[in-house]
Amino acid sequence: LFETLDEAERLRMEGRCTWRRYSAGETVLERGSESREVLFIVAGSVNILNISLAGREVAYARLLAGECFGELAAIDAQPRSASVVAAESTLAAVLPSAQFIELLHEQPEVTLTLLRRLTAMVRMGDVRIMELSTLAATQRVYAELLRMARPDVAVPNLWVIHPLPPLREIASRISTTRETVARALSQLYPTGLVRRKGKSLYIPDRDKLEVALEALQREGGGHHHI
Amino acid sequence: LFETLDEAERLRMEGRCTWRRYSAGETVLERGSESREVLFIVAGSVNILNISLAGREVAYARLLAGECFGELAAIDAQPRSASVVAAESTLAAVLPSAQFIELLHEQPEVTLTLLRRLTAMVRMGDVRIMELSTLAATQRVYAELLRMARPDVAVPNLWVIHPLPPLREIASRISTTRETVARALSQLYPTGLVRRKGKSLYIPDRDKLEVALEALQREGGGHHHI
DNA sequence: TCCTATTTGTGACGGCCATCACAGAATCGA
DNA sequence: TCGATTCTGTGATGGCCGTCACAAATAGGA
Repeated sequence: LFETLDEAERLRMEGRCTWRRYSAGETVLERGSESREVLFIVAGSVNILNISLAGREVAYARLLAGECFGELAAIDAQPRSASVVAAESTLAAVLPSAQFIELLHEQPEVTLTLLRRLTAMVRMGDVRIMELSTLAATQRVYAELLRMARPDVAVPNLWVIHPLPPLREIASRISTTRETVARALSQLYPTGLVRRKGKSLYIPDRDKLEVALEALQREGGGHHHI
Repeated sequence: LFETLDEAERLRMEGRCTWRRYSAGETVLERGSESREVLFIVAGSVNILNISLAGREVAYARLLAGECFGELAAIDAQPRSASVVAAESTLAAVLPSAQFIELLHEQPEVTLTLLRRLTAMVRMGDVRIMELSTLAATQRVYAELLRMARPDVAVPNLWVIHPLPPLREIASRISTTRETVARALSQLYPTGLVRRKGKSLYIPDRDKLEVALEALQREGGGHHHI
């Protein structure tokens, strides 16, 4: 967010921040709470998530060092829309909302960057709503695998997910259960579309997996599911 | 979006717009297309929606006169994230993206208003994701009814939905089928929580309906559904 | 190294709800 | 006023997948 600022400006903002350290699993922000600060992750990472009344966890995003969160409440002065939990030991710089708003007024470039960030969030949300509405759970697993995959550094055309997070984490991102994710993978291995070795999941032919997913979408997977 | 502008500025922007008229059902924007203009609804209304490969319609929002759409593509220069269809005969003012960006640079107040708009969109998306992830279809009907209800102008404590849109439209907003909405209503009438008279749906005790919904959430509705 | 906690794989069961199919009601043009 | 379209209510059916249960595998610490 601050990439367009020069060094002097950045130092000035740093001076206005207080610093906080969170240990893994600690709650940074609580959904519904009335704080309005904006937080910048200096080191570590956090999960943005919510817990339903029935105890279900819904993950929105994982933010790494260099990213920020808490802008929504600072912009519209509403309660926090989601909870934030430290995924590991994390150091954060905390900027009061008034200073944040002031920054937006002083630095139009920061405002534009923020606009683009929010735009990306809206788009991601729309995609997710679409997936939840039109894909069955098994298909969402395929889609999530495709999203997580990165090109292999050595072999061209090979895509990898490394490290493969615990299946329960994947499940909470696409709103299903770890069992369903496990079953989807189990029925994917024999096709050769994915291969697993230790904590890595290899996708030898990304296009073929995409085609398999699209084929399922077109026919509703046999029938059923909206 | 332009509420903070004075009359002169508003007229200047008007001069930069071209005008287009759409008849009911006509497609205004196509998902994935490469246009970048921002459109302002002068008269009429539009639906923001998407259609899945299997032919399912997912509704994101309904925009009325005075509102605008198409900002996402103008901000980040990506393809359209959703399709837009005129809900009735509609007149729109079309502003090229370059002029829109220029406006943001010249008028910080407009930028802030836009920030708040995007923030609201993110929040609404998060709520919807949460609902799709944690509520069963029947419960989403209750939630949507509560969202649509407005206080009655005459009787205090009475809430109304008027006019009640076709059930298929409600269904597409909460990603289910019109049959399920019909069944949910049918099982709601005998409880007295809602009453129907013509094109109006009355909610005599809003709190009681909210409590009924929350009770279902807590226990997962019996069992089942994430 | 062993021991414990976490993760993973699979089977069985059952309920929700999407789908299909009609019949009756309401709405709208002409 | 009367057809034609759209909307609504309900039954029957079946499959996906959430839930529970447990065993095997893996990872991590002392």
